[in-house]
Amino acid sequence: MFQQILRPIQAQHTSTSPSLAQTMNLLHLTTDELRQQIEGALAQNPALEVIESLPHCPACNRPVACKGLCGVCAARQEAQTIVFTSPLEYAGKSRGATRDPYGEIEAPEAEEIPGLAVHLLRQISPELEKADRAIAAHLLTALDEDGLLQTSPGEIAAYFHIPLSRVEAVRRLIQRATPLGCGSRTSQEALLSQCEHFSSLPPAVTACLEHLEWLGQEKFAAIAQQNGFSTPEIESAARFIRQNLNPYPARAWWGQATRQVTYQTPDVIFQPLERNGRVALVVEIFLPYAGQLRINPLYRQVNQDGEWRADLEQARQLIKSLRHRQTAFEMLLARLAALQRDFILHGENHLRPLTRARLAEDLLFHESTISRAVAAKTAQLPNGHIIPLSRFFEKNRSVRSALKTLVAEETRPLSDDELAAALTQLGYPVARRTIAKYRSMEGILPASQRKHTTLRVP
DNA sequence: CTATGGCACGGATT
DNA sequence: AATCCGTGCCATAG
Repeated sequence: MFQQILRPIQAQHTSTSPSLAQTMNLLHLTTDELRQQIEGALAQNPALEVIESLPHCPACNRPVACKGLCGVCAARQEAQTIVFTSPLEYAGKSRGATRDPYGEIEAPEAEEIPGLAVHLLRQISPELEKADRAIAAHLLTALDEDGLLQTSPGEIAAYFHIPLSRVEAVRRLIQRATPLGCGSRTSQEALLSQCEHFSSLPPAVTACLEHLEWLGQEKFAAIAQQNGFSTPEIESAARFIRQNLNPYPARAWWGQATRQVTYQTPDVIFQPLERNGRVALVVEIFLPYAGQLRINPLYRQVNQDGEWRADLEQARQLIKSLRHRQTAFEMLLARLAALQRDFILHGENHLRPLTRARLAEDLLFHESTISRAVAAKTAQLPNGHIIPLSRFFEKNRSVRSALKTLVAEETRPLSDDELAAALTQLGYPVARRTIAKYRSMEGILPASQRKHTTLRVP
């Protein structure tokens, strides 16, 4: 306790971290970034201290940032939408754990979440010769966000003046680590290397992989003919590939045009909570720190002393901005949850068009405030997907999903013009050219190549 | 001739 | 001020 205040105050520390000086607006930071900032501040500013204990929800004993019931318990009582805040450490434990808000949260390991390269390196390092470390590092930094290798192994071999086989050996190691197939040069190679991990494969799989072009276009008959398989065999192989293999190893969900990587903690979690027929939406926001941040009371008493005044001011400022960030964020999410309730609970097609400006008007915030708050933050939906908050504002998303279902249910391949007409009919007036764009975004092939495969049975 | 993708422009959004 | 998005025009492929 006293060490805090007696700790020698270094003279240099007038030049405290520049980041701290401009903490007026913390809204643009993600929870993780904010945690780092706060840790920095705690280390440098003796006027700040953390009280470890947080208030607990009297009903269920979950830690909550403010007094009162936690969101889950509160939701049991009344409201439709409940926003509450819990500390990040706790968040770490609840991450990936059971979705049942009633149940106790079992805590899986709350380990740090590394980037892709680190993640891979940790796995292969036991098998890696010391001499090959540089090669591995080189390879790993050349991976793109999908986990595919951007440089050719030959170049790397030349760079290190070593035989190609050595580079390839390291590359094999990387391909065998999870996510499987990283470090491949192409999607095809990635798929093939993933195959090695299945003890038995449908026989037609390799044939399919040799004709990725056709596979993408669903020209199953063509592949069948070329390789002496029957079309159903190829179809089942294709299904197997879709379900078990991933052409972009590091991309979490493909098939959707989403590029979300799984190794991240969301800043917010949405959970539905059902109670006698009604569904309340519980919004859990994570606090960046585990305790309550406050100004060291001893400091407050001696604050007349000019020398310490700077620290004190700074600490006050930080706490104030923090509180501001927190309330603003809560208001924002409460509103957002209310407006986009259906989207959160029932998926993409229920996304309502919404602009940041409109939300700003509702909440009497400046619109740039909203922009900052939304940027770079992520939310976890009830279905487990982690999406950027900015998706709540994508006006075209519902049109796109309408388009998807339209194509899925068409009886004959519709041309873009026809699709445009159909969508206009449904209340989405869009130009023909726009359909083309959406199609490519969703990975839907042009009408001419959409052979009508009648596999809609179940 | 029809369907589609590329380029680029203007208006809205951030 | 910078960026994103829908759309029109035109070239090209089938």
